[in-house]
Amino acid sequence: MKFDKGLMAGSSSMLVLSLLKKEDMYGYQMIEQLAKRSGDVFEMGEGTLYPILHAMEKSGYVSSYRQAINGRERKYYHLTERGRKQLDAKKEEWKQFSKGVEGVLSGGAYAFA
Amino acid sequence: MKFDKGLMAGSSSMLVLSLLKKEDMYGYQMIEQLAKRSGDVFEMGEGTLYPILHAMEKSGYVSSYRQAINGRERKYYHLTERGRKQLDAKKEEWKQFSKGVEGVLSGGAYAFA
DNA sequence: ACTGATACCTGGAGGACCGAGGTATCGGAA
DNA sequence: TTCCGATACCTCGGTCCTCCAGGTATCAGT
Repeated sequence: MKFDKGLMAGSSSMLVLSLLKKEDMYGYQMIEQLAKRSGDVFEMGEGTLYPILHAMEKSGYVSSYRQAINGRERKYYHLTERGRKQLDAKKEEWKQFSKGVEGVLSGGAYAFA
Repeated sequence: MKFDKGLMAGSSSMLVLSLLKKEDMYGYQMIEQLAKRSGDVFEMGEGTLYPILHAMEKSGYVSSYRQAINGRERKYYHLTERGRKQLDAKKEEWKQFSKGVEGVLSGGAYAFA
């Protein structure tokens, strides 16, 4: 399944942070996991992911460390406390946003509690 | 409420099409309606809306006609058959996408039927 | 020795939004 | 009367994000 790339915008970083909540991961692995956990709906390109990771590290949402496995070096990313808070904020934002979309799609009949 | 503008991307045109489903509207009115129907969640700027409308007209999703009310001229937009189909497609895309996001956020536990 | 998978990275093109600015009319207030 | 805010349309430029294509290197299997 392929999406209007626009939909991805604004959600990618949240999705990446979400992946790191349970365990440290390296880039290549994240792409696989994103596809798997979304039911093969998300196919994030490397050219999208790596810049995001670098930006998030600069912002202090994740930290990284290198680890060699069988001579193949992987760069693992770890969710920081600051990143966890950012994830919570993004999730809340997403909830509000998708609620708003439902509201408009349903013709405004949606009741906001 | 203000959002990471990225979230809006990819959904704006769907939201606009959705507004026109029930009745013809003019630009200024759409901005008001979007805010109202979303529970004051969406505040679309004019600089965002007008280019979208022009592009959608060029694509044949909407048609327009001018009508003067009290000397103030309004440009009304009407959803075409082609636009209605596009709306249905976009809605389906949105459903799949938000499902995917939920799947990732919940750690992959989401069951895809 | 070669190829494909793993694993990282960057650069440039293209697309989408937003803020700021511009034009014009109307109604109400000073 | 004059001015200002609301209504109503539009465009331009900056910024941000995604994607494609390309580059590097190691490892496993043929």
